[in-house]
Amino acid sequence: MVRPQEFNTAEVLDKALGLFRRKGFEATSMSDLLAATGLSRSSLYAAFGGKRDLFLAAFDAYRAERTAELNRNLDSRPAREAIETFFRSIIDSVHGPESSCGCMSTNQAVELAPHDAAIRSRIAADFQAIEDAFRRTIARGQAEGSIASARDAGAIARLLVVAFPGFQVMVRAGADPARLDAALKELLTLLGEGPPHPSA
Amino acid sequence: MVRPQEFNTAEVLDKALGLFRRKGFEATSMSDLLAATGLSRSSLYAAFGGKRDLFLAAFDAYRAERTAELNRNLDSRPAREAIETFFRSIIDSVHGPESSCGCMSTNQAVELAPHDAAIRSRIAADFQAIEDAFRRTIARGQAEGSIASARDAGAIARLLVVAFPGFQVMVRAGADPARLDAALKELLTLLGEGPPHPSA
DNA sequence: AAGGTAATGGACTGATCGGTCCAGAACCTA
DNA sequence: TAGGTTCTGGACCGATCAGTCCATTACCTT
Repeated sequence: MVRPQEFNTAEVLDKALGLFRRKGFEATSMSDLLAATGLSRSSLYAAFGGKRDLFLAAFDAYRAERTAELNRNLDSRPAREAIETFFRSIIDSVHGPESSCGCMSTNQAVELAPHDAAIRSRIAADFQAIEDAFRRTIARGQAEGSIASARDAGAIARLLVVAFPGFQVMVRAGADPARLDAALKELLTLLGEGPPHPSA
Repeated sequence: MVRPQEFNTAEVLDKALGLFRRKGFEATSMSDLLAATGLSRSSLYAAFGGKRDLFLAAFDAYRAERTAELNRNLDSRPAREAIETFFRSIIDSVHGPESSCGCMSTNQAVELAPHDAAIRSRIAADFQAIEDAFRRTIARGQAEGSIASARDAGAIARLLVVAFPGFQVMVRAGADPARLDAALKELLTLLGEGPPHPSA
């Protein structure tokens, strides 16, 4: 190597991700991506390949980060509180930096997954990871007592992982957070009626 | 009028809907629509306006039909069975005519709703109609005894209406029907443990 | 049967799509 | 400081996009 890159790969992927997440794959043009990342056509193509390659790179970076964050958050709190916080943060993302972009995996489950096997298998892995994390957390909660329900942890996890894209879609469509909050409260009923929080 | 149309408006809208539902708005081109409907460029533009107008017309026809079907199905069975059947038919749509296209309202909640107020308000109305139908059905079930839970019908309905796009997204992403079935079974727990079916 | 009106087929437009390519600028090595 | 290598800017490509327009065809009215 003689001349170093003038851009930071991670930053470029993050900028690209922002566009893909907000507008979707089809509605995002290479011109959009060039403008957002600031690099030139040649550099972008040389570094990442075509539009789809860039998309996959950005998506994979996002998936890795979100999966790590998921496990970190679920493991760092009492089980019941962790699950409640996980869903509540989705609802609260309405008030995010700007209008929410939703979850990339959920968005792509709708846009590209039906027509693209590579995307589909990634999304299957994502949902599986979420389900596994839920199951593990529920089992822990049952052991430590923060989750009163005696129902099978795997069965509850399978419902929660379906509820996840449900909340994501509702948020992206602009649903009223208060209503989503009510839905979440009802969902958490399944974990058992025990006093969930110090605040209660 | 001197010369009659050579095409049936409802049929054209149905063909267009099929494309929009399967591929989304952006990924569907006017050429695709012309090929699928069989009519000429002039006819299509003269009859429906531009791509977006055609989309809205097809979408509205779909919404009207699905809303009517929703109410019909929910009202024509014992409440608990009706709700279970409603969700199960989503899961079973995996084995539909060809690979499932998912629910148009859910798909568009992801693709266009965040950027298009006209779409957003339609989708809000759709979800509201679903929630209302659920609430009414749950209340009926509590009165007639097929739903054992004494929890507020509105609260349960608000959860079910969130679960709805969750199932739709999972189906569209190609999730395993058996797993979705397990999730549904867990969800129905909220309606109360009573013997739901003659088959049980 | 003739005339007028509306639907149709298809050529055409400018814009934009994703992608390629090359000349020149920038940088590290020696 | 000179040489070689890589990165960068931007012109350029064919394809396709949504949309327009007009000549022709087909039909109903009288």
